[in-house]
Amino acid sequence: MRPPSEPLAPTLSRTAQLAERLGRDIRDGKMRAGTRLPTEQELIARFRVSRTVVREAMASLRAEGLIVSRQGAGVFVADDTVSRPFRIVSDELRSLVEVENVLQLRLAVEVEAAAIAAERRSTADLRLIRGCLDRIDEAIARDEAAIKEDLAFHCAIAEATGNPYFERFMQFLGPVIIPRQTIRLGLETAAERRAYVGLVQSEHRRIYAAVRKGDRDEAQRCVRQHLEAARDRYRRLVASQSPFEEG
Amino acid sequence: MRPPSEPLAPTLSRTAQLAERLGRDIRDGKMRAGTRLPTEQELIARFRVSRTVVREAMASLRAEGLIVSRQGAGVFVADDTVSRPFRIVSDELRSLVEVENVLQLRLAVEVEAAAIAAERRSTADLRLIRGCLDRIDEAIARDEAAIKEDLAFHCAIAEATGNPYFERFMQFLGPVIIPRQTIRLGLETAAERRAYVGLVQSEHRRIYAAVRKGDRDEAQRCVRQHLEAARDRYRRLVASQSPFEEG
DNA sequence: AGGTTCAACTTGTCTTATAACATTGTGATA
DNA sequence: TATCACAATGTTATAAGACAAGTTGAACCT
Repeated sequence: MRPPSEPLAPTLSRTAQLAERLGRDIRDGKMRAGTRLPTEQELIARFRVSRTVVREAMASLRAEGLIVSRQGAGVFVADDTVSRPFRIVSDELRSLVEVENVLQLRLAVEVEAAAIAAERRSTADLRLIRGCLDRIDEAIARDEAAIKEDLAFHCAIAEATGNPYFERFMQFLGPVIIPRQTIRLGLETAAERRAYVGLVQSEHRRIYAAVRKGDRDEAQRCVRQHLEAARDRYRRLVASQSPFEEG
Repeated sequence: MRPPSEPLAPTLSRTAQLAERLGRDIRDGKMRAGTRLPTEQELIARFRVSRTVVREAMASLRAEGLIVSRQGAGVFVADDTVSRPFRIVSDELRSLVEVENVLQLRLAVEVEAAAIAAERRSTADLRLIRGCLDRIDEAIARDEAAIKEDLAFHCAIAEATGNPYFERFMQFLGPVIIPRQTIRLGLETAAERRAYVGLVQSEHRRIYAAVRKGDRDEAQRCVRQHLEAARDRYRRLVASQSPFEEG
């Protein structure tokens, strides 16, 4: 009886370890842009690994844009003016702490987004946000977990800032946090789930009211309270479930 | 040492070609999440390349989070929970509005980061931040613009949160905002630049003091004031310069 | 039927060899 | 002297083969 999800072996491959190590050195700025990395042979000798491992680690770093290699000349630290993408790999989120860290970053962005939205929201924005609330209500009526509708609400707030980067950031974060939300599905009874989502929805309504009122500080307080409550709920649910079932 | 002006070889390596090909297939959704990729031997036969090339291409895709491999079982398309990376292309930032939008997102993250840092900073963190301030002072003494040192200070605050995502976000934002900072160099006289950077530095000191005190709200206020002042300074400088010179 | 063992398969790592390319120094030549 | 051709050397790119470690499923036994 094997769950189709791979348990992701706790031991990192040598390739991954070496890539991690070298990547950190570069990111930390220990090697300036244009600096030549040690040759393959030197890395083989220094880290006691095979050439395969060295080359695959290099391939990883090259894919990340951290290095460029020139046949015959060597491997060089890439020019740091090329903006490296911000990326959150879901493999990183196996521990509760990591999930909370991401949620904390999300809170930072959403708290400010709500404040800006309260200042700048148009009536069209309000209508959109209101529509999201309605769709959550409908999902609740259908006894669903309303996970996507929930995210849509938060994205609508971000959109109301008029700053596309807030919206893009929330949409970027969506796929990262949604899998964690499936924990809602673990709630035993439909009534329980209903109560859970209903509580969340009441918090959403307070946020909406503050944004509509144009009350900057109130909007910030509500979002902070909402996301901290979400964090606490997540903690409790993880604690109550078997650690083996944890997402 | 040679200036790192790589002409970017027109011929892509076989590894790059294969990674490109497979990566596109996955991104286009031709293979659903969880699907098993062909085995190394099959890829070797199909594309007439060596195992080295196949494995390095796989290493690239793994680094991008597109695939996960399990020793003995095979290589699988990663579930789409690995979000598309968040990326800000410098080309987007040609208008003042765009720069301000990015700065606003940065402000959101930094304001919260300062608050968390005020709560959690260790003495080691404080020492690091303090060191950043000193390096800025030294740069000022050398009549430099202290652009990198400035960024390092902000990254140090983010690092003091203990939340690696804040630090990563700031490091991600660094290359995006640094080119805009070169406007500092446009200041006419050294004395002018000195006054500019000195003003910035006094704001940095207030942030540092608040974090050291552990005053959450004060830290937030100082960072917000600092970044809003930075925005205003940027506006004025852009306005005073010829639009053709605008970064 | 249920559990065990084992053989085949797959990825991870190591090793060696060769090709392609870059860099540098040497020396011939004008 | 200055410049170009070219060989020597070092580096990455690619190939090929071997073994280790892990997975899977089917044959086998009780």
